[in-house]
Amino acid sequence: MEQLIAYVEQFGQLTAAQKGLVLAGVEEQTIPKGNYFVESGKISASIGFVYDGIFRSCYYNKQGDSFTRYFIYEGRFVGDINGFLDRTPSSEYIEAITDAKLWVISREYFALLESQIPAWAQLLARLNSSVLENKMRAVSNMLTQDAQTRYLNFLEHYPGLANRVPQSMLASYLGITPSSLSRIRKNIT
Amino acid sequence: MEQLIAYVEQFGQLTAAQKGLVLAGVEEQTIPKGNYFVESGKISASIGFVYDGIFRSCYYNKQGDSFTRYFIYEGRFVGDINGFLDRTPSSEYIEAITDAKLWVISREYFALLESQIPAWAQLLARLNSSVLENKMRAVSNMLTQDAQTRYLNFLEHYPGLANRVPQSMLASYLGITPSSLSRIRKNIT
DNA sequence: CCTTTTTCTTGTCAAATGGCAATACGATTC
DNA sequence: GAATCGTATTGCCATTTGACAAGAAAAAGG
Repeated sequence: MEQLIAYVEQFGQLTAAQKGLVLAGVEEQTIPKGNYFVESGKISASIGFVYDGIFRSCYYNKQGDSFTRYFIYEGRFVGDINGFLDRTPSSEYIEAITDAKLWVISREYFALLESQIPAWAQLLARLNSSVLENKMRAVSNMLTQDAQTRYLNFLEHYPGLANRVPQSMLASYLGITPSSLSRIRKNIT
Repeated sequence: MEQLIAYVEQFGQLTAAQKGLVLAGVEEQTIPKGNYFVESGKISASIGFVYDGIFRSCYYNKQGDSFTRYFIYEGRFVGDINGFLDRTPSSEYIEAITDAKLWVISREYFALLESQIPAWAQLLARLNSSVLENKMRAVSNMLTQDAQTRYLNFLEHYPGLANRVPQSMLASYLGITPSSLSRIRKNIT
């Protein structure tokens, strides 16, 4: 679980006691492939830190087609942080696309951390906005690139991930059709 | 300045005294068209609330071409909130694309607000992450739409804005060339 | 091991978009 | 009002990408 602490500490220092407090509230959870950790319309009761497996954040159109907004892999937080904190329903789905294992923290324990660790709320705000800003920049950059460039950047930015996610999901993340992705892959080999 | 207060109060209630305190720290600033409110590499000393004019957040590639990430218009905050709070340099530019008028609050006064208004930091965190999430969702949706759909959605979502920004900037926001935008406009008239 | 199902690849064609250059339009300046 | 400058439009053609359908490969299930 040092990964979790190391990740959190990118956004603010914690004392040894505080780290212990955080870890004391962590519980393990397993999610089978195809299940959701967050569902649109529901209020999240916990957020998780992925230590094995891959998730994706996605949405559906009226025809039921799904589109991937981003992937969440080992060493990252997964969940609807804002809805989790404010008890508001999520507007998106987060789906396990492999069997996955998480360390989760409940909302109740989060409240405890907030009361015991003065800098906790600020740390979390920083973490959250850093993550959101990076996602936003990544997608925004993609908009001005052609499909092959987007794919190459994905390979570079997330080494190994392309081989662990279904190509249809990667395609919808890149904003192209599975056929196009297949042709691009063929091309650059 | 009631707009500013009304906007802020979407993310948390303030007492009359607290509103007064916020307003007491506001100063007016004018930025001529073509100038920057935020520059990449520099640390912002203030954030602003636009009450007249339009800004855009943009970045440049090695060839010097500029790309628009989003527009900021009347009734919205403008600035590099995270860099502003943490004294870290911005990674993007924010340019006035018309003559613009702002109400700005300095970092020093922000610190005062934080100390005087217990919920200020939380309110700000909510505001920030709501804004970021919306931007992120907007761009992410665009990635799976064709150019015309993106333009129509823009018209619907930001009525009137299309006529107030140069088409080259709107085109780069939409991820298309100015020629394509011109053809789309011709088509749907 | 074979069947079934899902995912991925490939072919063909049409549609969308970009690149480039010429022209038209509009605003400014003199 | 003429000249100038920046911006927007348009034409032409090449390229990219999508749609659809068929086939191949891989995974899942008995």
